[in-house]
Amino acid sequence: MAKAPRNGPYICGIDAALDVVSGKWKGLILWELDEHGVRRFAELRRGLPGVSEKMLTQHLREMEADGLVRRQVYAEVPPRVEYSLTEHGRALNEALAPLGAWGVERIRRERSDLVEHRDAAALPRP
Amino acid sequence: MAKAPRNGPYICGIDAALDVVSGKWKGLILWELDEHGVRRFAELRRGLPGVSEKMLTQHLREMEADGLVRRQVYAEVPPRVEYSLTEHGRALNEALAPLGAWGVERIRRERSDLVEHRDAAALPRP
DNA sequence: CCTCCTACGTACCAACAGGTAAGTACCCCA
DNA sequence: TGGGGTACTTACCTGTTGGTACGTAGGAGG
Repeated sequence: MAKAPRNGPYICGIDAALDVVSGKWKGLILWELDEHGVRRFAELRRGLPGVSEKMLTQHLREMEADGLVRRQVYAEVPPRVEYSLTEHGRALNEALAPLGAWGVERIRRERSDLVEHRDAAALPRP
Repeated sequence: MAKAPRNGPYICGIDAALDVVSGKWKGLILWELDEHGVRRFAELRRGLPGVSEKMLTQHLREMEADGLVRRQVYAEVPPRVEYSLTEHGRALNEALAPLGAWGVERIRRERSDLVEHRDAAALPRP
């Protein structure tokens, strides 16, 4: 068997959810798939600048095992595989939305701190 | 210098938020501090069964650097340090709430899957 | 004929996260 | 005099994560 319940018994729901999205690219994969609905392997790879093919497959397989991603294989001559979110994957994405909003706020804070410290009154950002 | 903007420039808000909560105990620390308001080091350690002192200090320092946790040191004879959440830490916790709910759902699903697989033909499907 | 495209699988390796154990300096209690 | 409690720090070791590079099979295009 692979590994049915991923890690040890979870202490709380945050644990269980973070376990599923921890991984360098999982958040981005979720976002890509939610944005575009259906994506092929190479499309995802181009959408995540810097990802290695190995990690992309690995993460996609884990997310499939976790029931977040649906994998549709077409037995065609240039191989074609389409990935999309399952119902649970979409629910997870919705649950991640407020976290994303918090993150955007954090980025904004961080950047204004940088601006304050580096070149105080120099450049206006669009 | 330590490391001002933790990792590379974030691609989206999810990235920035996950960066801040990734770490084996950060979610639990957030939860503990939110539950109790103010906690001392040893109280936190007792509240997170299995955490090592090293990781607890390390995580607390990182969360302090990230502006999530306030660290109040009292110059007393048995040293006393009190930790609490900042405004941003509390906001993060609120943003984590739906994720926690999703996680609880996932745990529930996983457990009922286990039951289904273990004693398969026992219970009728609704 | 040679190369690139598809979507991977595999082997090897470096970096890092996290655990263990010990030390620190001071005080209280028995 | 010894043990325990406070809040750490430091050194060392291991397991996991992720990156690099290469192999695969068939077809299309130059």
